[in-house]
Amino acid sequence: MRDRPGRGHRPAARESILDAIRAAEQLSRVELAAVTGLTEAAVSMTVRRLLDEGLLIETGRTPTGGKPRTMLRLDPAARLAVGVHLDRDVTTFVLTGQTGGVISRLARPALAADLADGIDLLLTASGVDRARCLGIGVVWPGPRDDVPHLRGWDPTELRKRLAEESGRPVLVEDGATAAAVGEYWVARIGADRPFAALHMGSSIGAGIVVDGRALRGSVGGFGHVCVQADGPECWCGSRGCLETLAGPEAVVAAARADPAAAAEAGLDRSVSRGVTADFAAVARAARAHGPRCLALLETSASYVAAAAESVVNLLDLDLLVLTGPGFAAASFVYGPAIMRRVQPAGARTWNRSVTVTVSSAAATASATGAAAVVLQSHLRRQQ
Amino acid sequence: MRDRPGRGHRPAARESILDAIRAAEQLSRVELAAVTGLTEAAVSMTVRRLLDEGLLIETGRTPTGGKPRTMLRLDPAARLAVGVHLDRDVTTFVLTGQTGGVISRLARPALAADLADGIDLLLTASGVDRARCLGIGVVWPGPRDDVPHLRGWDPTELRKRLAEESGRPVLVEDGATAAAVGEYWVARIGADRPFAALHMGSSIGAGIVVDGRALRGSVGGFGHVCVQADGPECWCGSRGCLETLAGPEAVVAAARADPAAAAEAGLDRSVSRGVTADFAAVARAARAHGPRCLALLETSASYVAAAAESVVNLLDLDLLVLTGPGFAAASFVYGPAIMRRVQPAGARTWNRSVTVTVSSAAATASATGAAAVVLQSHLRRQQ
DNA sequence: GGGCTTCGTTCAGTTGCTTAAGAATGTGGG
DNA sequence: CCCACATTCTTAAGCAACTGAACGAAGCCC
Repeated sequence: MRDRPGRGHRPAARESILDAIRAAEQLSRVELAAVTGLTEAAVSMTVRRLLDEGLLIETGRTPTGGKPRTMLRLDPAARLAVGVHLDRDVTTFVLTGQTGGVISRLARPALAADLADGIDLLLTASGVDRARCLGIGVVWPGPRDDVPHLRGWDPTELRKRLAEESGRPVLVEDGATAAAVGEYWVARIGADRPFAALHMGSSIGAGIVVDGRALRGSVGGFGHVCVQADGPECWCGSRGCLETLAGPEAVVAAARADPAAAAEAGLDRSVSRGVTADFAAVARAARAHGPRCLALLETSASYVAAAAESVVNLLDLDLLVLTGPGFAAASFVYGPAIMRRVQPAGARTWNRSVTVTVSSAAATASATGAAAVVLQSHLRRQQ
Repeated sequence: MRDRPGRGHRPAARESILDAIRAAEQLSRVELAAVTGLTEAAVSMTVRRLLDEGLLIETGRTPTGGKPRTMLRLDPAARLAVGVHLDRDVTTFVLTGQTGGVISRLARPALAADLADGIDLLLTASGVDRARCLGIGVVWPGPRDDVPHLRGWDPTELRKRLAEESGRPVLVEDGATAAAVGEYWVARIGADRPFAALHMGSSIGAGIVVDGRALRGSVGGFGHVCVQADGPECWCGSRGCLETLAGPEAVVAAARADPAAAAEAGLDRSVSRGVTADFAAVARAARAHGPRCLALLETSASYVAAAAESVVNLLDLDLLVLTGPGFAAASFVYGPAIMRRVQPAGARTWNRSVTVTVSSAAATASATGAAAVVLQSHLRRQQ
């Protein structure tokens, strides 16, 4: 009953074609037929409709033995999506085209008026056709993240309210899942195999994409993978959670508690600029050969690596993407640590070669990812 | 490109209807229309065809205000599947109908001739129409399980060879995944929500079903979830794996090493009857108030609970099913331990109420599950 | 220019479903 | 008993998506 055949006849060709072009960047009609399994006739018909609607554009021809292929691409400006990321001090808005590329960006103080207001400003400033905006993706901060004007709200409430205020569909997603969808959508990763995106912002999480669909994990689920069965108690009520032992908050707290590390990172004893910024300071210090900060990160990384290995083993993944500002700042520690732990066992025992990469736009992944979630939802009607 | 629209027009109605009836046991045509979202006309047409093919049977009528409904069920004998489970000393064959119910069972010494031979015997002895047998599901034992006549084979090889010998399609699945699919298919669990089936046979594993589809985990992935980041080295090359710390083999080894526990369980110092049997002996001893054996199980259970919590958190599950001979024998320890760990945090922090149940046919779950995998594959053509 | 190759389109036909109307099969009321 | 009435199921006509196969289009090579 999950995949009900829908009221009208759902034209699978449209979605197949759009998705295939998204994944390949550009394709000709015959290539589309080969890739999607449709006949050339069906592709021809559907493509014409998509061209008429302005979703696709013809772009050059590539020579062959006979008639050259006319290549097709998504028209980036045909459909737009907005992504919103709420941090403690600042709210970031991004406007992306249907290929996921960023068209414009806007940052405002966290408490500045309403979200709907910011979105309106972004759209106006960008001078785009507002009717083309498919919807708004919002990155839901973790339950512990300190976003004062959101405290006490739940995702459903935010979604309903923002949808009402902005008059557009709103999707709310956690940062890690959004980032994972972003990787799939924009960086064209994971079309052929499942993967996980590990995300470190003000907390740590993972988004898992299987067959191009995100598994709906709980907010911050990866942060509460157990890496120490009898470890210290976590705020969630359990013991030995990754977040407690190795999350950015834990790293920053440890750095503050250690005068030498705090000095290396230039952390003020009392004033915090937020977890994300403080963690970045620790990472910078480590990179500049601050031994205490480096040691703290190494410890954290060893736990993250253990949790990553759990996920890789559990779901038989062979691809991990590190993303989010935390990994953007400290991937030089976390990347190798994860690889060291994940690769040998994978190769030797499971005959699996695990790749660990860092996202190309790690620092802003979750906001652009939130926009990608909106784009994704318009392609895959089935849920 | 994953869900290509197929060569002909793929009739989604057939699959929706069969799956809806499977899940609900029996339904009338109007109910089917409501549940599947199809129109009554479409249901009528499709149902007639399914009746003609003998897949469905009409079974009684339930009164209403007007014309009574004629209820439809799957004809259990219309399609059959064989499940095969290879253990160290014995190979079990089960023949099930398309509802997953066991029609007949056969156990042979592990080394008795060929698998194809056993399947042939099973079908002959059952006196069923062999043409109705959709295929054979084989439970692939873990890489460490001691099945002598399979040593050095890989799943692909087994599949190809058995398909050739038996002349039927063969699907190979690991025990935990098979058991999970079996729960979904036979016990009608998880139609509305994702769940995990934890399986303990001669090793420990988990099958995860989301939207009625099994996530393809590696063989024994759950056994190599890390519950102790700096724990003892595992044969897989990693550290602190669940299986090393708490798997049945570890429990049995610990019982053997402890004279008091070995005495309680009646374990011979030198001769082993196989991990599964030895573990069952330990569980029996614990149930009969053998304190040392109980302590060993409690320790194991605390690790399993930690790993279970990781999975529950990671994938936001609210249902765990314990299955396999190991849990069948020792669920009185593992069930409460897992509940103690998983429920409080889930309820308090994630606003999620996690249910932990024991499978109704835990001891033989993987063999019947393997048959269910075959049935499942015939319903969901999409991979 | 005439093959040759490859790309894309057109057109008739099939199929799975829809909508709309009607047949079947029960209940309860005169 | 016969007739509304309710509800279930079937039949008939139509639409839209896709298939198959033949055909037009656009380049290269001789």
